[in-house]
Amino acid sequence: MEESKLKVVPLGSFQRTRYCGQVNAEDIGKSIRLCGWVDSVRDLGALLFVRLRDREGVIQVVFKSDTDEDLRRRAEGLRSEFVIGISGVVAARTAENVNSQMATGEIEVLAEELLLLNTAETPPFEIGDDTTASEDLRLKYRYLDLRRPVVLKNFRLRHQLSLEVRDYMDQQGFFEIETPFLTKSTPEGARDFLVPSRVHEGCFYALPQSPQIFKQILMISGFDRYFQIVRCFRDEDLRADRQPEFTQIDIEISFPHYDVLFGIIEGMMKRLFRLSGIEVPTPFLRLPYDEVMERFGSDKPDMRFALELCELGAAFQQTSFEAFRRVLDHNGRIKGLRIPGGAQYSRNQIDHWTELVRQNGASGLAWIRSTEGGLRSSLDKVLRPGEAEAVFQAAGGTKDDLLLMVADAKAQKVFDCLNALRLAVGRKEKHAESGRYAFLWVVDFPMFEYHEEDRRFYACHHPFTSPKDEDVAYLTTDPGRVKAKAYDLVLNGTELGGGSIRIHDMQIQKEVFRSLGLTDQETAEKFGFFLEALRYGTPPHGGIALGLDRLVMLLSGEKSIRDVIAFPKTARGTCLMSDSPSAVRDEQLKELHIRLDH
RNA sequence: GGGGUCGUAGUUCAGUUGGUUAGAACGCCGGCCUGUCACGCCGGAGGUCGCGAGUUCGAGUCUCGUCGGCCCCGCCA
Repeated sequence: MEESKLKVVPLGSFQRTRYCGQVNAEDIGKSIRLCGWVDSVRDLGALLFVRLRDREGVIQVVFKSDTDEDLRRRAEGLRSEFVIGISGVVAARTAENVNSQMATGEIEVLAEELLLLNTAETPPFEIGDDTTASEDLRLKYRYLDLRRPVVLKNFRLRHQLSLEVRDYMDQQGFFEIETPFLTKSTPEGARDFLVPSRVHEGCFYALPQSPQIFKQILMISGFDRYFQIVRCFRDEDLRADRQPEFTQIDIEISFPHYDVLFGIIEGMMKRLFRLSGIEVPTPFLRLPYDEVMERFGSDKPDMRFALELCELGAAFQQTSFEAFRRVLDHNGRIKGLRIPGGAQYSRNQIDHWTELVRQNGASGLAWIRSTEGGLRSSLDKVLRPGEAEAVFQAAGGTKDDLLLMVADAKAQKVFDCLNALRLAVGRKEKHAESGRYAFLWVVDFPMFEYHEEDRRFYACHHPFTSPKDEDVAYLTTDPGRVKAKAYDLVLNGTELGGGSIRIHDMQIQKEVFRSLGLTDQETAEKFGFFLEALRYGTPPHGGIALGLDRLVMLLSGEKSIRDVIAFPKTARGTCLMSDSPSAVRDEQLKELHIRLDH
């Protein structure tokens, strides 16, 4: 029976006429040809069903003994993930055989010809939306993982978003310009990935952390409006929303105005979200940095819920409670988080929250709870009569509320703790449900941040960020109080992007470098070409960069950007599929003038 | 660099106080089956318990080290 053996054949002139997922009831009676992967085989004997899968969907193909016994027998040789071509006729299923779970469930294809184009090993995990395989296994066999429709759909969305960005930016008058990947290492900022030069012994290129300087130079060139969907590289430790290489929608405009720039971004978000059927109201809320820190304890607050921090320093001003007394004496802060109706939370729950704030560096978590018999507090033994009532009132506490309090000499620690609590409570009370999108512009960031260890200031954004006009005078006298024309776009507690109006005045740029403690010689070495460019008629300019991976992640409801990057790295920066990074041959190192230290 | 958590069949997991031959489900292989769609029924194969030491008469189980996945802190202009 040579005929009935299933053997791999060349594709030859066979061409599909359709994608599996695009066949529908209108095609009933038509002859079609399909190509795809065997999703599953259900062999009932004289009747055999194959689920055939391609990029666009799945369809059922039927092989019957009483139609073509030889063909049906050959189909018995089919296994999962074999690659096949099918010719057949589209047929309606009888009413009782309709599968309402399937997009193509009303129809099936009666096979007339079967081409085995390739066989496949049994995959290490089942390829389906409900696979139970662990993430490391999926990453090792990423090509199989990407066959799963739920995974694929993220990349379809990502493609559509990129396309929409390009179309929108074109309409807004932007040019997409490519900038170098082999570029110059610059001080400050993240750690650079370095690329050794073969031609120039001992010299290195750096992969760009962002195209920052190049896009500013394009403004000096008069390009007026630039954008790029561009890969960026930062050699820092990874997180669920951080990869060593990631993609930004990078934007720069000349003669910028907040309203113009923000309007461009808001318009873009409107269009991108519309692709997913989501209407985004604009303009987005704008709040200054100082205010969001005081109200939410974070510079990227999740605005889907209204819980806010309250100020308790004044209410504890006269306290005799030693720990709080000390904090106030050292110019520290005492702030609280009032949870309406939170009195019902158990001691056990509060213990969990105490652990949470300890992890964030606080020495403890104090609380006041409203009960039937009056207020109860963790500080009952140490507060003066009436003090708890006064504090609770200062927090706006009413019946059945719970007030959580953190005190520390360092304001940042208080903010960190209460932000962590706020997010934990928000999650617990399901305020942050999916399907809701709350945008926020955080503006007026501080210009500099003091680094205790290095005993110097660092730029909060980057050293080309313009100070606010009214703060220029403090650049050299009191850098800590200078606010910058810098802003972040925050969505649901994730920093989606950030940018600034840049410095176009050489004099101010020099003062900023001086505030950062950089000598003229250092700045000349590192930024010389850029500083020179600034002299040749630099227009006022500014821009922003948005994280495309994070945007796709939020829109697809994924918890990690790994799910929206085709070939992502693990938490330790390796690729489980290609096994990179890896050692290289000695000759390669020699050519690069590199000797290893082992 | 630090903290947490996980690692047992191809996969996901169970495995009691340290004790006989390490189990289940799914998958895989073979057989039967004309309407399946998580097909069903019968049978079968499949294990370096991540790796290495140690304790013990005896280790999947206890100890130490190490490697790897994930989450968090630091870091990320």
